[in-house]
Amino acid sequence: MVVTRRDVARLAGTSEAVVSYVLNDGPRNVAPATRQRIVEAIKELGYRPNAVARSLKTSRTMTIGLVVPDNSNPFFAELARAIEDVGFASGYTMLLGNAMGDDVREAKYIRTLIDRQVDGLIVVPAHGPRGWITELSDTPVPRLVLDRELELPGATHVLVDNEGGSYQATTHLVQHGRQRIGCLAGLAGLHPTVDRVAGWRRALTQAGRDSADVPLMHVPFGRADGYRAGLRLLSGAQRPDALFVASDEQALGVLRAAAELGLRVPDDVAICAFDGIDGAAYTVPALTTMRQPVDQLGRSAVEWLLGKIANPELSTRRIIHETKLVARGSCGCPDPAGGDSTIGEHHNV
Amino acid sequence: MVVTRRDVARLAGTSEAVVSYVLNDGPRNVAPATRQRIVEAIKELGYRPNAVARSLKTSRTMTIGLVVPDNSNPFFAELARAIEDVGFASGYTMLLGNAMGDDVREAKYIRTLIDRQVDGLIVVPAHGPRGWITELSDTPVPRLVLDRELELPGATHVLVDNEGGSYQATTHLVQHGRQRIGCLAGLAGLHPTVDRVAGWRRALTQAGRDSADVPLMHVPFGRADGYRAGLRLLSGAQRPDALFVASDEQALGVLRAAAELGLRVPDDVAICAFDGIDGAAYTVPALTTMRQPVDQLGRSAVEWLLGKIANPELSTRRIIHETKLVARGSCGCPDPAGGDSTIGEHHNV
DNA sequence: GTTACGTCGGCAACCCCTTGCACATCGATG
DNA sequence: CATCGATGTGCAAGGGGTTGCCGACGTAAC
Repeated sequence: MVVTRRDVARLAGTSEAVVSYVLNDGPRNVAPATRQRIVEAIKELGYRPNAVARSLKTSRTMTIGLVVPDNSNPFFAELARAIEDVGFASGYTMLLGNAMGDDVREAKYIRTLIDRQVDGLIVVPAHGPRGWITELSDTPVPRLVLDRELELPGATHVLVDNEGGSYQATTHLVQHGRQRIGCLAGLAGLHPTVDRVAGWRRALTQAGRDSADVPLMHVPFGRADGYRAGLRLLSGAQRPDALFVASDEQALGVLRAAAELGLRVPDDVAICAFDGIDGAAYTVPALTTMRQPVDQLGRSAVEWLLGKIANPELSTRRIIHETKLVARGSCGCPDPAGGDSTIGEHHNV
Repeated sequence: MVVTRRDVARLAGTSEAVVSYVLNDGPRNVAPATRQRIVEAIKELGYRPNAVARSLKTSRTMTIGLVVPDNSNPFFAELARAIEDVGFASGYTMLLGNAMGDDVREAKYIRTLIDRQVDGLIVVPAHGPRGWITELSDTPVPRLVLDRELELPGATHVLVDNEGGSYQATTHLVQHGRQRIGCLAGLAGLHPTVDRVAGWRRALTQAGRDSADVPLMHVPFGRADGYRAGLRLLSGAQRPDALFVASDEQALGVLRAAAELGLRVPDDVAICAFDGIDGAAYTVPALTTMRQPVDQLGRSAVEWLLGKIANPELSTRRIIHETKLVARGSCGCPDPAGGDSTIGEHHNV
């Protein structure tokens, strides 16, 4: 049978309340002898407090909810790990849901997580109608939108400077002397897509080019879509000599497509991507990309959330992180080799 | 303020119990008129039942816990998604923890998840001492070990046939006429490592080779380690002309290392790997690999767990899935191009 | 008119823990 | 010797639900 506090109290010959006092270390002081007896009883019985009961009483679950579009996409997987890691350090556990690009499922998850009384909620919104916004707005759960802006007034956002990063990436291609710099973007309407396209366009304009002369495609952020789009973008007559690709995942697909078309990267087509997932350092050539500070994104998100939990008066914020150009071979920079400092330490035991 | 069942009952002019009956659809029948009033009150107040309170009462949390070594490793990320997906379909939510190769952290997570009264627990054990085994054994939570065997009598395992898969992969390299087939394995002592090395060895023996003549290295399952190991394995004088690599992640690193050393794959060195992550289809050349049926692994695991939850008498099992050779360019087979059927549909919106 | 039964609603116990408050004990103080 | 704090302990009220059981009521059968 399962051991409860009552059993501990009985064995220690005390009342249940005192057991709690010992467990929670105060606010009351317990005589050393009593404490000793209780500690021993706990050990002997192997007692572990029931977190559900505790949560019901304290109205804190020590849980944060995270809803991402798809955890099998490395970018979100890395983000989820970062969040889990920061949360864990503060004693929080993470409930993870994948929206799978399905608005209904996303809404269901958000509702479920709130029903489960998560102390905080982080959402990376999927592309879609987002009917849940209103639902969310009349619940008091501390919440935060990550990676993608939402037309949700009064919501805290943690974002990166998508426009600036894309501008920088595209400008880098310009500096490599590329003439026809196309763009493979994410789904239209999605916030990062809009901003990344804007950055690309601004760079072209500033370089005196017209973005209308050059191909622009919108597909989802995954590898498979990048691959298919790559085949199309790179096989036309007016082939671009460079591409700004809106996600590393897509870029992996484009690299593959280029290879199948017999095109050399970067000679025939240079590529700059966006995200900075770990895998980008391992392609051949390695992928030049605007690195998002994934760990910092996770950290900012969790820290703001914990702050808000501790102090509900904490004001809404918009936290924007900068991205950083990681120049590697795919854009025409020297491909780093032998002890590439961008090849990090991982714990994939 | 937060709405409780009491508010609903008051507004509907009935007792709290009846609200529950309506909410849970039986076992009692409620007069249509009463039901109607309650449903309306619920809607009007926006009432949502508190899942924590319900869990306390029913002793079911509708939550399963998953502990993996590292969610930023694509294999585990895909596994986590598969598990989440199957669980979600049955109304379960997933608490996810990363052990990060740290035995203490792994134990802490397992304890925490049990304290939180998860209905079931899935563990992909990290490499390490596993002090938590004893701890786990005297708790009644349905639990299951995934992907890695544990010397835990009476534990249910969901595994793949590592030995057979590795044998098949290595034999495939033999059939390509490779003479010196080295092995890049995972950390020594880890169960899949042992079996994969055994399969590799058996294939060599059967082909009349001596595995002692050929390099064998043990490193963690990640990209970075694969990269470093690849540099070493492929730069020696007695360079192998093929490698069986124990994980796709490592193989990505090896491909990169080969490129930096100026070696062509598969001409100079052929590669067969293991896991079958999505990313393996996108390298150049694409990676030949023994695909683990990730979705089925997740499905088996969750289904057994749910079965066990429903019926605690359900007996312990050992479920072994087969791996499947996915022949692509890295071993010398034709590199699939244009509409590679192994390039799947993903939802990375 | 009485009995028997079926239907619906409400009381109250319980799930396990936290914590405000009152109480008991004891040594020290006036 | 009575009073007063300081100190340690226990009672009991919740927190928000679920569900067994009993009672009230209405209808049908005798």
